[in-house]
Amino acid sequence: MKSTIIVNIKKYRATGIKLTPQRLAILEYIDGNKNHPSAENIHEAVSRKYPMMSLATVYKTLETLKHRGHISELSIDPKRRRYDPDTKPHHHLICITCKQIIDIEAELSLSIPDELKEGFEITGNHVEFYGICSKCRSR
Amino acid sequence: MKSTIIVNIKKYRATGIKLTPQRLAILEYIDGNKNHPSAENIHEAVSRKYPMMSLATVYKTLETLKHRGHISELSIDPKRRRYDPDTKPHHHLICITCKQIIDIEAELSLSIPDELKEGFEITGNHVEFYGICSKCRSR
DNA sequence: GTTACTGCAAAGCTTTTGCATCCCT
DNA sequence: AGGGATGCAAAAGCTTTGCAGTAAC
Repeated sequence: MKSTIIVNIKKYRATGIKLTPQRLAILEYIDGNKNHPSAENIHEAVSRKYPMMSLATVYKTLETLKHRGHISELSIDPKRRRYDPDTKPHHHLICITCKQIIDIEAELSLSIPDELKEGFEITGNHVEFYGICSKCRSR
Repeated sequence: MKSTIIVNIKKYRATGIKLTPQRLAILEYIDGNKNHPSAENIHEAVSRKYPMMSLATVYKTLETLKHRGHISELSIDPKRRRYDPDTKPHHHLICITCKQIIDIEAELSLSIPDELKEGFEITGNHVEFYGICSKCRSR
């Protein structure tokens, strides 16, 4: 266990940001997290270990990590921003009933007909698939 | 011109909602609008003609229209909700520099490999293409 | 020793709500 | 006439900001 922590500190040091206990707790929580948590989710979870953790610090840290490209911000939820530690291009599958969001790691080669490109130089894409999960369907 | 207004009132009456001057002004403004306006945008625009228009009324009307399926809500902009009078499935092309949003009306046949579907029944999808528009590129 | 992060509180935005009044249908 | 829409103001989120104190480098 101790060695895991050491490995992680090394990894987190590689982000280049100044490491504080608060930031380590945030990095530890979001690392590999597949729940697309909001700032409030992160604050709530991390507060259990570090009760002093302030929500403002969470927001400021997320902003820093986003600018350095270590996390990405999702505009999937109209009510609040969600964050994703996976910065590789990927897509999302959303249950329209329970709102859960699942990663889709498949490569989808998408292209727009030239005549619709309006002179844009396309740099990326993101697909949201909508559907009903099996749990919601069985109700 | 007068006949156009009559035609439009007929069309708007078909929405089934109770028509008030405020609602007509909102419907007229968003009808065919390609700017994906926010509630504030709509309020600002409509206020020029109807200074009494309240922002709360705009929100309530948009909520009503959304529930009846006459407009759709976009989660593209993390700062505020935007609305789209086009409820047919379509996609969006977003300039990462100036943030303008353009409709892409093309049919894109997208599918997820079964093994990644997690038991979901897929009902729809929405693609965001990112790029740089020609105006931004020439700077 | 500097630089910059933290926590708090306040402020800023967007969106929602309660309620009395008013107006479509 | 009745039900629902309007406008106002207040409240309720979510997110940002300023600042004094403190910790990482």
